[in-house]
Amino acid sequence: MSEQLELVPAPAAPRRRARTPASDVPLAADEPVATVLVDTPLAHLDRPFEYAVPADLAQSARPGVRVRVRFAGRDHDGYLLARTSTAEHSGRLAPLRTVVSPEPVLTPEVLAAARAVADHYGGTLADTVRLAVPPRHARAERSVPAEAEPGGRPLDPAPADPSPEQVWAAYPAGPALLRRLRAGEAPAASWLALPGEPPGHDWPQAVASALRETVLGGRGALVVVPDRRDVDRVLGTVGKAVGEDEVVRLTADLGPEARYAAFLRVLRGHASVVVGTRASAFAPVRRLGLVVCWDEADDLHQEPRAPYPHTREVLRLRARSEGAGLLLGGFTRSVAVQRWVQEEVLAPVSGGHAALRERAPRVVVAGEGHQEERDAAARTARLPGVAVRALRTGLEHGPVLVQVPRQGYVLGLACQDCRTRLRCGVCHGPVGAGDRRAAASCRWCGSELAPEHPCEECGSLRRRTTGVGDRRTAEELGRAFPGTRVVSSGGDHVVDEVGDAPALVVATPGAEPWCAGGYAAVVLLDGWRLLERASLDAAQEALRRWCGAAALARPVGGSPGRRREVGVVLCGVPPHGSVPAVEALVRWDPAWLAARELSDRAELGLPPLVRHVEVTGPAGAVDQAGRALVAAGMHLLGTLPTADTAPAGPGAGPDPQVRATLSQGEGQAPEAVRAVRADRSARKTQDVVRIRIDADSGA
DNA sequence: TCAATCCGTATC
DNA sequence: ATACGGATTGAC
Repeated sequence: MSEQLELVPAPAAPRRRARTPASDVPLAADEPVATVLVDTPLAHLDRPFEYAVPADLAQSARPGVRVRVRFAGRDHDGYLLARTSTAEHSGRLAPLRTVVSPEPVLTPEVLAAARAVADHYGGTLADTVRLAVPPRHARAERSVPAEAEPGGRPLDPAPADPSPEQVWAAYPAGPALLRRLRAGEAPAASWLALPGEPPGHDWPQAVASALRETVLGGRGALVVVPDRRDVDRVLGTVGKAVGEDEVVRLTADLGPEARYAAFLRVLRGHASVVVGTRASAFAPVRRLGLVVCWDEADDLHQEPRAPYPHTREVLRLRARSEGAGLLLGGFTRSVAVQRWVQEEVLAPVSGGHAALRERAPRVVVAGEGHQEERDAAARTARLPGVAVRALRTGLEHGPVLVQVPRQGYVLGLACQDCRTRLRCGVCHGPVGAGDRRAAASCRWCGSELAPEHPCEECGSLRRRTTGVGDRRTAEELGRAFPGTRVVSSGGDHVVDEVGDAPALVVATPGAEPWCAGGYAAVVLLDGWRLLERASLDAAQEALRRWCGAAALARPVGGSPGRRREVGVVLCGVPPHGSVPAVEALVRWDPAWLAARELSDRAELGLPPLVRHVEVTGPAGAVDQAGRALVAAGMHLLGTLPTADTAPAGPGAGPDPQVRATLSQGEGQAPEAVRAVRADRSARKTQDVVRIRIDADSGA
């Protein structure tokens, strides 16, 4: 090690070195070379570098530990990936400066997953590992007990109540799924959860049952849900199923110390089951046997930091590389998952006919079926009579839920006659208008919609312009139900749960309070507002939100008397025969809508069959990056100004913020993106553009 | 002829 | 990024 081959003639005089030469430090006798992943944001340096291991670090410098190294003249953090006896690098190796902590926080399994995720999104390994390993907290390292003995604790064999078999009995494919999880196999499934949620048979119970079988089979598991409320809801049920001590909660809102402590409990083998939000998808669960993503179509599963991975993708890659089972669940199914189902990557697990008939809520579309409400006026009334009657009747039996879409979506444009959303004539992207007077244009390529552009569905030339402001919901409801207790949930006032006492619960989508006994009626207002969002996913997302609320309705079950009284009323949409999302809700057939969407998109060459890349930032930089991607084989759909978040520093940015959308042409999207990122970081200064693959940029 | 500066490139 | 080497330019 003391001498290296010199490829160029040595300088006449030995150069004096400003810093300590490596040869001064005695090196580790065994495997004196360390491969290190240096934590740098520079994309073109996205590869491991080798360092010499000083003798005094020989023991602590083990794979997976955090280290500090000198890199490009500065100290950097990094992870030790491997120890070897000889170096690939021909030059002199700098020594490791320190081992930050002997804790091997980056396990081989997580490293492999991070690599796969980075490759999939054309991102850097360093960025991805930053998402996977929480920041160190020294006190937490001291407070968590040392490594658990490898033997593991036997799970208490007491029979679960209800048994996993009972919970999954309503799903024809359920028993096989449980058996395979117990047997250590790796089933992969798209699970369409049944609504209705009778106590003991709701989705958290189903998740808990699957986890129990996995743990009984001697393996660990991971559950990723969209938000903190869902974590709380799942945690109790899962704790009962597998033992409180086996479960750990892993969410960002714990704060640095508690979060790192929870991470260490998993890493050191004290807990075998993790329940958390998207950041927990990389948790170092030992002998990973099952990964679950609940409500996989919720965009909270989309990570907002580079390389912007989606939970369902992270879990799919992890399950594959670690041989674990994969369960992607929800009341609805995303188009991405539908594709995997059709490609037989995932097996469909859905309720049987009988269970569906029993548990699917009865959905009424306001404006149908009642003679006096067939006319257009009734359809556009915000609170139609049929909804008022359902609420009034429901309030005699318990709480009722009214879902009101939030304001402020970028509205799209729809056909006046059948209300199908209009698509761009050039690239089939979603069409929208900032306000009623603005010309309608494509959200992707910017093309203005021709005035005579006919509806693809019915050929009509008439368009529905939307954007009517309203804040009258609470007022109207208050007038309609004087003296009733009103609970409002949404925005920064989210209510977690309501009791069984009658109350009028008004909530925005996703903020519906959980109600143990189920709501006696559910009314979905202003359906058009969801349907007409200028997003590729508008129909899917509308159904997801409706189903999320409708699933909270009290099951009407076998009692024929009550069947007529209660259920779900969808308001503000055209008759369901012409709107797929409405039809899917009425029939409770989310797979049908997903399949329909997927085949539409296949025909039009849209995601997920074609990958999209979105570049945002100052116009000049975006233009440059866009051209590089085009040179790499991608197809530029268009570049648009982004109205939002114009920071416009004090005279700093003459360049307006824009967003370019590209689709995958010939080349491979991740490779093109990786190359462009590397190129930009190699010479350009601060990388202000954001490049995302597979983002639904709609709104 | 030497030093100050620019530019390109590697970063272990 | 930033540190370094080699090339370039400018003044003695």
